[in-house]
Amino acid sequence: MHDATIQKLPQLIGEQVRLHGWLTGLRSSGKIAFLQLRDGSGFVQGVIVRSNVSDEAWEAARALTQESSLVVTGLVKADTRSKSGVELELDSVQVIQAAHDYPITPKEHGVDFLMENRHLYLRHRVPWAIMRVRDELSRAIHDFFAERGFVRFDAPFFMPTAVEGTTNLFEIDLFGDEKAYLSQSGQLYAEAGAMALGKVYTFGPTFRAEKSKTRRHLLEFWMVEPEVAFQDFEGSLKLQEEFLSYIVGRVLDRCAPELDMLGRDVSKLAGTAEGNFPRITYDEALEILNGKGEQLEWGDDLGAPHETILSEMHDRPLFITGWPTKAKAFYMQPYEDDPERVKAADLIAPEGYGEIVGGSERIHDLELLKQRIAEHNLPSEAFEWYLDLRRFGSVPHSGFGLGFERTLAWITGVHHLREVIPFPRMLTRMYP
RNA sequence: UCGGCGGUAGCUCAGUGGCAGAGCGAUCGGCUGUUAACCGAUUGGUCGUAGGUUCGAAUCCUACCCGCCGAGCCA
Repeated sequence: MHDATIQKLPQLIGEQVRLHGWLTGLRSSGKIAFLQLRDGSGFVQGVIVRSNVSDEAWEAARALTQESSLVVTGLVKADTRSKSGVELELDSVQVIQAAHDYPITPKEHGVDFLMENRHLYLRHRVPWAIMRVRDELSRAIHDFFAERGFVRFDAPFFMPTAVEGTTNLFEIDLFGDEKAYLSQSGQLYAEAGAMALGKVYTFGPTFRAEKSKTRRHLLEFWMVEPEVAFQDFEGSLKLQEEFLSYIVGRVLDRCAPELDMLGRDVSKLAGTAEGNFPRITYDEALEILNGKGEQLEWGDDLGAPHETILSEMHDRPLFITGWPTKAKAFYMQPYEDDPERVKAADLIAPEGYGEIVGGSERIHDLELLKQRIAEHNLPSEAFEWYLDLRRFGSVPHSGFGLGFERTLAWITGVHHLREVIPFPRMLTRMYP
């Protein structure tokens, strides 16, 4: 007899094991009962037969309630009727805590109810599978950069000033008189890191006080932001492509059971794992969209429906390059022969998941950067440290930011971002 | 911030001017292979809140609150 986890049961057929876990459901008849068990590592069915066990074990099993915690012992048996190929023939059931009136019953529930009970809903199969994919995706990201000599570089969460205007920043009261803001990007700090360590990436939560109530928005989300010294725009696009195909390939390779549980059509991710992402310019995008009846003028930013139209033309992420300078952020490097356009790209995910990456080459000329800061009416004193990066050994450099939850929602095929983060923070959801 | 939809039992919903309903859940009983099992019984209500119209309001009117979907903005 030894302790086992459900995940390992297929390798323990014929052995007597003990499991620590919870009951997700019970079906019983007069002489046989089926216990749906979970232990965190997976799900398995336990079968208990009246005539084979003690009265105590039988009565304990029949009295079980949903989400009661328990310790069971039994024999691992191969069974073709089981999805995992195994089930457990139980001989003892010991209850640790009997749960009563567990709210999430095995019937349909509404979104708001499940979010109100998020702390419990995480125990169920769909969130369980998503959180495991989230873990693998996160691990793949770290491995990708580690294998390429990047240093993980943590940007601060408190920011002294508003980098791109205060309207979408959360303001923090610092003991009365001073203000700080929650970070909406680690990029500027990553640039300092790149000048110190060459190739760095940040991976952490960011905060946007946008009053967005759509499936593609959270107030708090995680972002991956690599920044590379001496890397030009083209090099950044190559890195993005290699990065996306690596992490998607890893999840396809290692999370097949989870994706299957989620009902994800993995053939739709095969193209991404191959690389070779299509590219169109902003001007080409306008031409396509206006050809389909849209009314876009040069300089307009593209909206979510536009991104969806364009992305549905491809089976893998789509780069849109050559953006108008005036539609983009102050730090982006313009083309030398076309200052009306910047060396920036958005990467649009297929299937309507929207922009998952935004990247650019950064301005490395001190005077041009000063000029842009002034044009955007930004407080120049707050950017002195950032300007120092151009005063002392400035080099061309580039980077990008990947929205972790959008990427994960797309990979898992989940409709709404709130499903892919353990405890989503939204305009209408701060509890639990 | 704007537009659309919604709020009735623990959950999912029906009820659109005349007795507050169903299914599921839960509880009890039955059933030897169940997969959101099945059969029988029991249990269930501040109809989002406040005001108004009416003989009578879950239902009509007004205001507000909350949620869902989308837009804008963004990842």
